[in-house]
Amino acid sequence: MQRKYLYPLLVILLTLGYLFFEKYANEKLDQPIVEAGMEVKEHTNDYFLPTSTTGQIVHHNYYSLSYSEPDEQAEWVAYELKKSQLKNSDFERPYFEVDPAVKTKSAHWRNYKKSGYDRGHLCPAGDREFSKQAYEETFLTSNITPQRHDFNAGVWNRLEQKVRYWASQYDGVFVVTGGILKDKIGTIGDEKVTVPESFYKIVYDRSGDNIKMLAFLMNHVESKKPLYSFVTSVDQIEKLTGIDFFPQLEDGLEDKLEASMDYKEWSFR
DNA sequence: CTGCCATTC
DNA sequence: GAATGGCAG
Repeated sequence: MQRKYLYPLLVILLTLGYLFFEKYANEKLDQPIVEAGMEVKEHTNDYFLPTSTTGQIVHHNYYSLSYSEPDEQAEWVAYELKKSQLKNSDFERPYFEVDPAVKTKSAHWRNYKKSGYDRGHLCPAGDREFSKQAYEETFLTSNITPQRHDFNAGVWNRLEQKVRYWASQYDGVFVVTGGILKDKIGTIGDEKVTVPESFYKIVYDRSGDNIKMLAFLMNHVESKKPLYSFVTSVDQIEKLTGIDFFPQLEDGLEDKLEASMDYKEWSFR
């Protein structure tokens, strides 16, 4: 071969090799060790996880939860939403599956069928569109709660979208969310899945110098009120749930952040 | 985006 | 249950 062809050929081979790696090798690396939902990670980034009042914390690949068997749902679901994870992939919605990682088995989706309530995601599917695996992992019944459709598609959806906006503005946020299980409006299905009377969501931003935290408490009713009118303190949610949020924070900082109802640092655009 | 339901196989 | 299509906020 003539020497003058060597360099272009090398470039082409390297390019093809790189493209191949991008398409196949990365996918392989990204695969779970076992099927979605099966894996319980040995450890996770637990520096932001709340305490469990039920003693059953489950770690999935892209979120963690504390399961309450009497309520047949999680008392909290916690995850980090990174700015780099914000994508729209339009994956096909799969069926909901019983979470095999929950010892007592999470509720079957049939409890929700014709109940009049939505299977409302706690970790939103829309927050996990960066990979098919991450998306499908949100369709475990340990990640859902009965929600009125107008609420889920309304004010709760608005809040979820605002969280995505904040993740884009503040280079990622940590999110903890769940229903206030002590106050139930009723139950649905044979397994008596608790229908919470209200829901909370806590957003924590430690990306910049300005560490901040914001908590929302929403009655389980659709509302057209602005999101900031649902702001409360983490302390208040701790009183209602018995959960200790962000116990890993240095006490002085934790006390300050969790007592605050100040939302002036958060953009409600 | 958040979802449910009916039809057909 | 899978696939399709319609509907609603």
